[in-house]
Amino acid sequence: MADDWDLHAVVRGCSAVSSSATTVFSGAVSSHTNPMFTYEEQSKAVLFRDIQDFYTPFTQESNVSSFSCLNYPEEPRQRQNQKRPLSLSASSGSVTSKPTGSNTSRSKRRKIQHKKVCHVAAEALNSDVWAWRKYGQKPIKGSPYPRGYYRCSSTSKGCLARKQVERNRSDATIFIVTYTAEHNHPAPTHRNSLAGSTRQKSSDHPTTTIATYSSSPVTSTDEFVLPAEDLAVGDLDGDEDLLSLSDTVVSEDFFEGLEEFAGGDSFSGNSSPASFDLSWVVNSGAAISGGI
DNA sequence: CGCATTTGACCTGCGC
DNA sequence: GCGCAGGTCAAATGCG
Repeated sequence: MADDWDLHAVVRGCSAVSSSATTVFSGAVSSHTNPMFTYEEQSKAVLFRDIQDFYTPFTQESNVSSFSCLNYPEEPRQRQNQKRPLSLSASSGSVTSKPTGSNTSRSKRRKIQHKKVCHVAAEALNSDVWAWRKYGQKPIKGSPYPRGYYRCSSTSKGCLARKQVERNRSDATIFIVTYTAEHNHPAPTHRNSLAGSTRQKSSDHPTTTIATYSSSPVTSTDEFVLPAEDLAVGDLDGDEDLLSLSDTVVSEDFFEGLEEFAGGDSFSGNSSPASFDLSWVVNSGAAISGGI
């Protein structure tokens, strides 16, 4: 599985459709004239799509929306009475008596949420660099699967980032992850330790116990993604810049390496992982190699 | 013992 | 105004 693959080929496929299509491979495969475009190659391109998804801030537009994640300025039902900006207390959990004011803040906050919806495979659910803490779960009408509610583990520092995870009701292997608000702090540098603190009590809990690829082959043909951790950055300083897929979990190094890989020019605004611009890779002619 | 998860209750927004 | 659905809280529980 060490077949090299050319990012150009993948990216061309992406580029050809990214301006209008929302699914990289629906265009890359169905419209691409090259019948040798293997599923594995498709998966790798989706990988990059989702890397960008994971690391693109909610406020960033265009590039993201042309991939799989969708940014919603607000919920359809949350379209009126946007009364005030976010101003939740640093720790909502510190509210002890459920005062009305607290709940009002909550509801108002909910109204103005910017949401970003991603479809991810089960394997990728634990792939983002942030540490999440579950604070609720609700059955959702019309879906056989409950929705889990998670907030950033750094809530005590005032981070309002949240995410919701629920299974795709039509394809249980796919999870719909909705990110709300942004982290107001850098990503944890040692994700493994944070992830290790996440315990799982329910087999239905979606954010832990990541199956390995070898034991959990991908069968879906439309929404498979790889966790960002499985991207290793290597050989960054030679003429032949390479990104490679690896079994090694290198999430804490991933973005740092990408930044180096891109020469620091491809990041819009700051060094946040969320601002990684895949277009640099697209335009740079860099090769991508590796395998799952 | 500290911390994460579970889970029932509560609150709010929205549609009717 | 009422009921429903979604989102959050917080006490209880359990794991490491």
